[in-house]
Amino acid sequence: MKYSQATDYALHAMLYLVNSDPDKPVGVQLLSEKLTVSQTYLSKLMTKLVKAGLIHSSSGANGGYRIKRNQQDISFLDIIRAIEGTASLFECSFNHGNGCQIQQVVMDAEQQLEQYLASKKIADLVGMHKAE
Amino acid sequence: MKYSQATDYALHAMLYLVNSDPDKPVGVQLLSEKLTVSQTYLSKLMTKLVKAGLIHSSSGANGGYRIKRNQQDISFLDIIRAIEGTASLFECSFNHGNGCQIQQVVMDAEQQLEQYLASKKIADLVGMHKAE
DNA sequence: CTATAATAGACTCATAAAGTCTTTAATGGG
DNA sequence: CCCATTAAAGACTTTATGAGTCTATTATAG
Repeated sequence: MKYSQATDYALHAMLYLVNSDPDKPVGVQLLSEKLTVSQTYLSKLMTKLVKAGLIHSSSGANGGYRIKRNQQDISFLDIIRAIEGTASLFECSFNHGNGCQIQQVVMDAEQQLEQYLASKKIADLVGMHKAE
Repeated sequence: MKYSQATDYALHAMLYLVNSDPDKPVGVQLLSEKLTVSQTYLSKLMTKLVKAGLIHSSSGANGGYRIKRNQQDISFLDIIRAIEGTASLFECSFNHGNGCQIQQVVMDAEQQLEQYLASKKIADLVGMHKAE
């Protein structure tokens, strides 16, 4: 059970954007160099972040990605969900619809996990991937 | 990000064993009927639980699986780890060895999750999969 | 001995993640 | 208005892993 590689890229990309000048959009070309990943692949991940409403994109010359204004509201959970989706950690194959106690326990655990990840904001991390 | 189907089977199998007469081993044949899964597949999962030290197995006639004596010590985490392994939830592709703050956050979250799952004992669930 | 039951290993199949290639759409600057 | 730049979209390939089967081997109670 593991978060995908894509989530790793997305978290680092977001951190880079947070530490960048909010008025200068960062293109996928620069980002892909920083993260050592191909442009085409990374751009697909960035599009997911845009659709999740975490960042803003602009096409054309001098275009790129900018973080949304409410930086302090962007949590780890937001980013992880944007990439991983919202499927739950555990689905009991039996007791369909009925309350499976096993499922209940694991879902409670998941809720704790998500609560923690929601409390951690990407903007709280400093000094990493600082844009020069 | 999801726990495997195998973990689902294993949790239910363990619950069944907990609710069974500790002196009567339960064979994989009966278990596979209860869980509607093939014998050969389930037996591989059971072997993992044996190797993890959670249950005891005996071959031959009247053989099968029995829960270990320390029922109250068997947690959800024990079972999940026996099947899923102990690989961590997140591995930063960058900052190898050094302290990646992103990884730190996610690993802290994981530790919370595991602490919760370790506090939940399979023997605390009653009434499900009760052996008749 | 023999029927029963767990263990082991090689194998297949399906699905999802990871990544590439190409085309299309949007947009700022000259 | 044109063009260089940049994001978005979609089809495609590759690879890894989960899920599951089949067959053979080992252990053991009666």
